[in-house]
Amino acid sequence: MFEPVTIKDIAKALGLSTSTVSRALRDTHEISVATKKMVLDYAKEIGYQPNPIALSLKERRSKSIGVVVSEVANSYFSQAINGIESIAYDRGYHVIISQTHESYDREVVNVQHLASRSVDGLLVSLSSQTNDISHLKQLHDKGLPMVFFDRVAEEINTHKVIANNEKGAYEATAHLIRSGYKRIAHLTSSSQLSISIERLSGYEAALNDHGLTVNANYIKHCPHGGMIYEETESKIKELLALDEKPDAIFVAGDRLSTGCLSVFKNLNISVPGDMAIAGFSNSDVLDLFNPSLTSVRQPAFEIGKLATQMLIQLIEAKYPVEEFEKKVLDTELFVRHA
Amino acid sequence: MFEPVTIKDIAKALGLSTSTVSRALRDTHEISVATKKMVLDYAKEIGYQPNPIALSLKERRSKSIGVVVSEVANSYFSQAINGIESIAYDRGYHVIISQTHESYDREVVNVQHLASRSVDGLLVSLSSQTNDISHLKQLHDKGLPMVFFDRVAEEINTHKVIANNEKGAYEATAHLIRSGYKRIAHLTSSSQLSISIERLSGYEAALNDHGLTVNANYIKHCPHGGMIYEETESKIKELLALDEKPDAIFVAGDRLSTGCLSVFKNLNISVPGDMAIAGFSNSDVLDLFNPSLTSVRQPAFEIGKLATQMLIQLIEAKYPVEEFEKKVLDTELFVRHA
DNA sequence: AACGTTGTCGGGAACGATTGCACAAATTTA
DNA sequence: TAAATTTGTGCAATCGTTCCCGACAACGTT
Repeated sequence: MFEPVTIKDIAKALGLSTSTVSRALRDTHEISVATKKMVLDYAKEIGYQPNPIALSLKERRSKSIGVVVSEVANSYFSQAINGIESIAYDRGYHVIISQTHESYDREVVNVQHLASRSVDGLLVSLSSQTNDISHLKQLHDKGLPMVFFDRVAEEINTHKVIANNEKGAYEATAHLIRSGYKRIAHLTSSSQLSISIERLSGYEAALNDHGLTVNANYIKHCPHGGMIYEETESKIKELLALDEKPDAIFVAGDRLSTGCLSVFKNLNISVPGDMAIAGFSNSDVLDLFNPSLTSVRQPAFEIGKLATQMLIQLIEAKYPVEEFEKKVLDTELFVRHA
Repeated sequence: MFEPVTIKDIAKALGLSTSTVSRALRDTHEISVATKKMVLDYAKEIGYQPNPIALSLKERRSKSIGVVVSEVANSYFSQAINGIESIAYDRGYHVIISQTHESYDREVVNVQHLASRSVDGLLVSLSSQTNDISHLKQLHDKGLPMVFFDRVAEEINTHKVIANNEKGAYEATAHLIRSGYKRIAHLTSSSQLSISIERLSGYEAALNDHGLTVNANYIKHCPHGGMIYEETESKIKELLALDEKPDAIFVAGDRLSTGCLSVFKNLNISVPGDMAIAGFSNSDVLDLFNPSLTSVRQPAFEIGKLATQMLIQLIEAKYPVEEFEKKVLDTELFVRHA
């Protein structure tokens, strides 16, 4: 069943050699127009489709790029993926998506799998549990083109595309301060993630610039980045148990923001009455949330596009690229129920 | 750059033939333990990774399955994809996801692309704009294993996995009726989609069973399935312009449900005060919606798992399978702000 | 008439891995 | 001791495609 027609079948049927058929199909100049037409017509008639597997073997490239994200069920990533695809398909590249579900082990497995499937390059956003990046460094050292986006590994010298996390965090925190809140906590993902570091930095800068002090007790990390409800809940309860209970929280992640709202709803704590919240999120239904969430939105689609353009540039570079750049795109602050 | 080590390199380095190395790596009994150990050790030392492309060419299968959905940024599909992956990876299959964005043209392109990339089988949920399924029928006739889920093509004789859409729709509509609403409209996707037909049927059955008549003016189709805000808005305005304005709407899709809430919010129409809504949705943050939405939830993860199991069974079948089945899984009704 | 061009085309190796067959050496059996 | 069998390994074909070399016409040039 399912016998695809090959170049050999055409050659045999037409009494030609495979080389001639191949050349005719690729429209080489050294084939007569008559032969060319004959081959093309017959190929179309029997529905010839070139076998990309054979091509990949010969050319040693698969015309596909691997994407490593934590979850596709995350507005930020699904929008970034749309950006990635918009460029990739135009340039003739196939996109293979893999999810880490914020697990380091799954990240390692997925990366190995993609590499062994001969992807021509990798677009990576690290899992929240990833500390050791040797699985990526090893491939990068071997020459596999790689571009990081969102959660980047500073130790690997390659292109990076990120949002201006520090500025976004600054603006969100400053907004809370301007709204009159003084005890602003910070709920974030794993401490080693680049986005966590940058957002924490923006949060601290905003506090400092407005004459508020940074309270270490107000900063809580959720290593699973909001994937586990109980984790988020327990961190929030820790905040609520403090003597000087915070009156607002700046949340540093999409899943974390919605998780946060869920927790407060379940604890019957009124937002923003008892506790104000502002957070990073790319969800497009935030307006429907009760209460709606003041959010920092990242240009996810654009980030995906840019990262892909840079990756393809690396892949198709004639000579090894030595100069790498980090692109930083501005976020947008959406103030809701001001 | 990036020169992967092949079986030949091992053979040359060890003074063996490629066949011996190949057999040693696959742990055949006809290779002496000494040679086997030597090969294995050396392979590990230089980090040998078998080339799956070469394998695919020889075995004429890629150990990968293609998935065709409308959007990954849709809770139902992202959950289904998680179900698909959970089975596929266990069975050694790679998952390639493609999005149609509810466009027929993109569906055709994606399906062709997947087929030419030699996927071993296809998991398909049709786009809302798909009427003609000859692009799939042709591949199916050629012998490409295929399983439909969610939005199925009845004309193609193969396995299908769906939710009990009719029952789910019946329950949601009946719930609205029991809550006292009498003029219940129905907002749904393209009329030709299997899910639209089934949900419409459940809606009508609920009305009939409760002594209400079906009003054709109350049934509105959005061919883009909620992807285009203006389309949803105009359909809702049509409903609002009716002499006997509906007092409730049963919505038949995820994007459509949230789109619906957005429209009412923008029109300053109170839900459920002025208009009650119940709809299909798999979002896990529905509790945070304002107002929260009574929803019909599909077992998306389970549907993905089942469809994948059935597809792999088709792929690995020794003899052509002639008997196909349609699995129907129950939905769950979540009543909110009753 | 001998030679160089040009235009068309075929042969065969290569990409990396598997596998049926052949064949030598080692071992067992008659 | 000769024959038969087992054991371990190599050769070569194969998957579908491209591409480097040549082959061999039909020309035009000296």
